[in-house]
Amino acid sequence: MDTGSILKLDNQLCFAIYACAREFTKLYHPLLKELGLTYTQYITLLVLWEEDRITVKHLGTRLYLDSGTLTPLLKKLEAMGLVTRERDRQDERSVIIALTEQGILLKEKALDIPEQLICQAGVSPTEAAGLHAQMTELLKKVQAQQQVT
Amino acid sequence: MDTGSILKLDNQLCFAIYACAREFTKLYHPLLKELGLTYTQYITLLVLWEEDRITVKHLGTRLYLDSGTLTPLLKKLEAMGLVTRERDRQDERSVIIALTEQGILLKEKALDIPEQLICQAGVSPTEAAGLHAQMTELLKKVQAQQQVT
DNA sequence: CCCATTTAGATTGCATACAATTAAATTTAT
DNA sequence: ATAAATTTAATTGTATGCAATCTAAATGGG
Repeated sequence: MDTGSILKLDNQLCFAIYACAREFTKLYHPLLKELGLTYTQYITLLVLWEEDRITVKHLGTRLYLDSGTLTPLLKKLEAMGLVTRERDRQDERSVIIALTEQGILLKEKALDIPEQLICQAGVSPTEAAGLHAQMTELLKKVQAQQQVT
Repeated sequence: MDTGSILKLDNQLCFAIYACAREFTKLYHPLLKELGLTYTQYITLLVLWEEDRITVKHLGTRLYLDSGTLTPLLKKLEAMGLVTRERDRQDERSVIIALTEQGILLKEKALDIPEQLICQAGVSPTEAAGLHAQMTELLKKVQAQQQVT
């Protein structure tokens, strides 16, 4: 890559990732609309369907999101009747998020989504798995650099 | 991958991409702050440094963004004195974005950024190139699916 | 025990993103 | 030519994201 092309948009890995993330989110949109969820609400529930009754802090660690994003989002999910928010008795600083009956039931409707999505994107399972491994590794690397400087 | 793990967050390619995009943007933040730019403003200028005097439509095609995002962003860049916005005389529907003298000069300060970023992320050039090619291919595929359904 | 430090959430302010709609200009079909 | 369809931006409304700050609670060293 010559010096003149360093700043070219189409040579930038970060941009490809950034644009891809948004295009993927748009692909999710019609599927999630049927469940009445946004993408961020959906991934929040993905975590809760794996491990229920967790703190906002832990949710943030899993999702790479902070309380500035999560607090309003969780209040929304609470208003929708999908989760409850309650202070931890053991540590009053923490807030514990738990699924409601309705939140648990919604999982059934969501089971088809990953399959449908991958099919729509037209990626082979092998390709998806390889890319997933690489992206996860890159994610760890980039995150590890956040506090170094 | 068994049935039970389909909905697991850490098995989702889209989430890895989405989280990676955000972590990358955070890594850019201190570097771009010195230029007084946000990431989206930065990539908009990347396009203009490649091809000046283009329409909002073309900018949107390059960046995968629509006028809902670009119009306020371009007004901001205009207020910062980096670009001008004027209707196309040949086609009054279009608005042509052009760099100002100041906008052109900013390119010099931005030249180091891609290098610094890649170094910070700790990715080898080979690895970055391979991943970039795969992500670009995936981006095209996902985008191509947007109007199919 | 007590004060300084740390930690967890909430809040504020700013900047995206994007769906949906609107308005104006251009193109197309008849 | 002219009405209908299409195209381009702008606007509106909703939902993130995140830096920076604030508050309350817990922790830890002296």
